[in-house]
Amino acid sequence: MELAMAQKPVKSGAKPARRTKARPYHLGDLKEKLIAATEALILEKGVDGFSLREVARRAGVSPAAPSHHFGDAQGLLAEVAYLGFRDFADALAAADARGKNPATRLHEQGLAYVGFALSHPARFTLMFRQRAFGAGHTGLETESARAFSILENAIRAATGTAPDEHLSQDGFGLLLATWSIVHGFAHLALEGQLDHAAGERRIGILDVILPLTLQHLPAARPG
Amino acid sequence: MELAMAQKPVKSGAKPARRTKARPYHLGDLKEKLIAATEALILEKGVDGFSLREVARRAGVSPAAPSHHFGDAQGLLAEVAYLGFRDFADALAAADARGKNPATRLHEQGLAYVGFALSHPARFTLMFRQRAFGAGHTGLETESARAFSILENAIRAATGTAPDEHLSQDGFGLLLATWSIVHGFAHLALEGQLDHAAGERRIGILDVILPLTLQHLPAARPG
DNA sequence: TGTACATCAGTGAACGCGCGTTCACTGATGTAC
DNA sequence: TGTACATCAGTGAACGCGCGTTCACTGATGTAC
Repeated sequence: MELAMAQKPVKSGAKPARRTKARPYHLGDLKEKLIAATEALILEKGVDGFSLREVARRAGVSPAAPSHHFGDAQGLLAEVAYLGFRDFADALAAADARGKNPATRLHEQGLAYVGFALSHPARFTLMFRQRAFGAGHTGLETESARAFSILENAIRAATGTAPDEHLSQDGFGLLLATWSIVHGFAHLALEGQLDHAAGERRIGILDVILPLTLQHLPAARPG
Repeated sequence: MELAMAQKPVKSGAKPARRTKARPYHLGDLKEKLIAATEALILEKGVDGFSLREVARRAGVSPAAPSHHFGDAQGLLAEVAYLGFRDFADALAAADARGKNPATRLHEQGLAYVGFALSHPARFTLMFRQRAFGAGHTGLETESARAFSILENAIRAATGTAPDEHLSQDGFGLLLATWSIVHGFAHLALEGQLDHAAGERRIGILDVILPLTLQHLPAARPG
């Protein structure tokens, strides 16, 4: 019964190319490659321009391959957002450590916040979109909460509020004002609203605007 | 030659429904309906959830109908963004007029800025996305420039800068700080980051945070 | 006031496209004995 | 050290879907005379 055998798809005329070392069957680092491809794609085309197939294509892999690492497309996006928040929180923590008193801690954090957004626009945009979307990725929630707590702690130090105390209305206002101003500046810059001011000047202007909010800090107390 | 006649698609068995007054062939207000459907759809599904076919479906019209009014899908989005900026600029102008001196003018504008964003989240998000995208809609550019100039004029009044003068570094900083803080607050609120604070309190907090920036205004001069 | 005709504003079928995901499969790797 | 076998990480074809746009068409409206 030749027919039965013919059901198996027949390779086209040419010999199948032999696998070379350069392109083994198991890649080992596919997970990292997919993450990198995702960031690159979002950088080029925006978050809406993302597609799982295009990412697979860029990683040189079949469209079904990513599912083994991330489940579905949403899983990949959540993972990228998680990694973003992890690095973001690290950057804020490092900046905070550079500050010598509450005012400079907040100033450094603000510079780091905007610096991160401008250096990693794809990540930054995706991070907040995923968080808003409520992706059920526990790491994402943990790391974004950590980022927020770094800001909150500096505000607590600035206002002399103990960890078990509620922030005063003014403290809460200060926290929100600081967050808003850096978040807004980052968005305006990423949206291209600030393009008339060149790169250097754009980030330099932060040294002017951050103090407008931060000069309202109560006298620094040992944090 | 019956065959030739049969090429014309044959209506299915039932009589074609007679057009009623309630559903005339020419709608007259289809343009407005499409715009309203677009805003409703974006409100529900986000800007990415928009599709021309779904909008047509909601307006009760065939997928080809919108092309007669807006050209293509992008044309419809640009138009909605344009209308958004027009209303936005109007709201800022009205707020500005309510202010009695530069400080209160800016305060009122800030409240109006965030108020608009929270009352029309779909429009607000789309507006800035379209502007960033650089949609070639002249009305959009005109109206967004008008909105910006309302803010700029109040800053000029606050800093005593004549229309033909360049803003000082401090004036530019003040402008950017004000814009950033309201833009950032609006984004945080729309992204759901402020959900722990209820609606009333959310907008009330603006009365706390705006002064953090605005108290730095030089003494008000007759504007 | 009527009529011919151009233009406007719809229809609905069809197009080709890229998408996410599923499926049966197989090569590569790791592990137990 | 070898070998059997389970599991891991890929392939590539196929699925059904919704999309934006095009097309030939036609009913409704407006205008010139």
